[in-house]
Amino acid sequence: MTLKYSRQREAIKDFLMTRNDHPTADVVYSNVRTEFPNISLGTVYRNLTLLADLGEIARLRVGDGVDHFDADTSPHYHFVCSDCGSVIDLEMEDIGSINQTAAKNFEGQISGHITYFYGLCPHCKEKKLKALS
Amino acid sequence: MTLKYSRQREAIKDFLMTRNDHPTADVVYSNVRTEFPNISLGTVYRNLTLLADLGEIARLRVGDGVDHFDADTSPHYHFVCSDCGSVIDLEMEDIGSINQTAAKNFEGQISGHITYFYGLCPHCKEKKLKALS
DNA sequence: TATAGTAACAGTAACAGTTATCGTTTTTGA
DNA sequence: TCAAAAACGATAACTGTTACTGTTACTATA
Repeated sequence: MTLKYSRQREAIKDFLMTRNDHPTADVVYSNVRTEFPNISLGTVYRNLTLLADLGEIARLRVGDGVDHFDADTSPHYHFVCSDCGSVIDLEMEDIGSINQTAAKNFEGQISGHITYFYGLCPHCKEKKLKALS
Repeated sequence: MTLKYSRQREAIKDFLMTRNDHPTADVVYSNVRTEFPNISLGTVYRNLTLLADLGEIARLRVGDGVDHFDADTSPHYHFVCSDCGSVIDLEMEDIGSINQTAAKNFEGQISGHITYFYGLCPHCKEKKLKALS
């Protein structure tokens, strides 16, 4: 099954690359529709899955029951706001050593980890501070 | 709305306490049915959510699209097998300092993190070794 | 210990996110 | 330019979960 070009797939990836807020399939859908009014939600899901399988984008599962997608496939961590649910990139030093920490008392083989941080995003933190003062 | 005792809820929690493999709602359902043949799946979900809200059990989301439940609410980390999907407790030293690491270049407030490790569980690792030899 | 108020129940419908199906359209290599 | 097949749009189906509704059972008070 050789890959075949599709304008829709290109538009989906192009859209993702303009965003750094990790949109969901639905957000991708409603935005790509401005360029392709007839595009199907199924096409969006199919291509997001395909692009993720190809490693061209990353699929993020942050526990809110909805998949998020990220055009930035470089290894980095995410923050999820407990108030507004927004997903934000974190610039932080490497913590890959936790794999070794976990492997110490484990008979299986650890090949990686998924980590995301939660709390209040800058915006919601500010809002809460104002509400208290 | 004061809490009221229910035999079904007790059975659900009792069942969870006998297991350390983090069953899903469906597994809880089929097992509690041996004691309560008429119990509804809705009752299982309602009570798992209630118990989790009360902090008596923990809800685990490990990215497989299904919620797992754990009667052990003490802080500990989990391992998810990429082959068989089993969820296993890890006994490892504290890595809570990664919260501070993440907070260094972040304007918001970090109150915690979710981490799970993945790879091959002891059983699947063994199986793979045998297949290669 | 009878009773009234209401939490919890069983059964089932509804819901959200996602995946699969199917006939049609696009892409692409010859 | 034409044929094979990948990808499409439309829509049905599926999965895990939540909400609704009339009934049951728990519990505080009399």
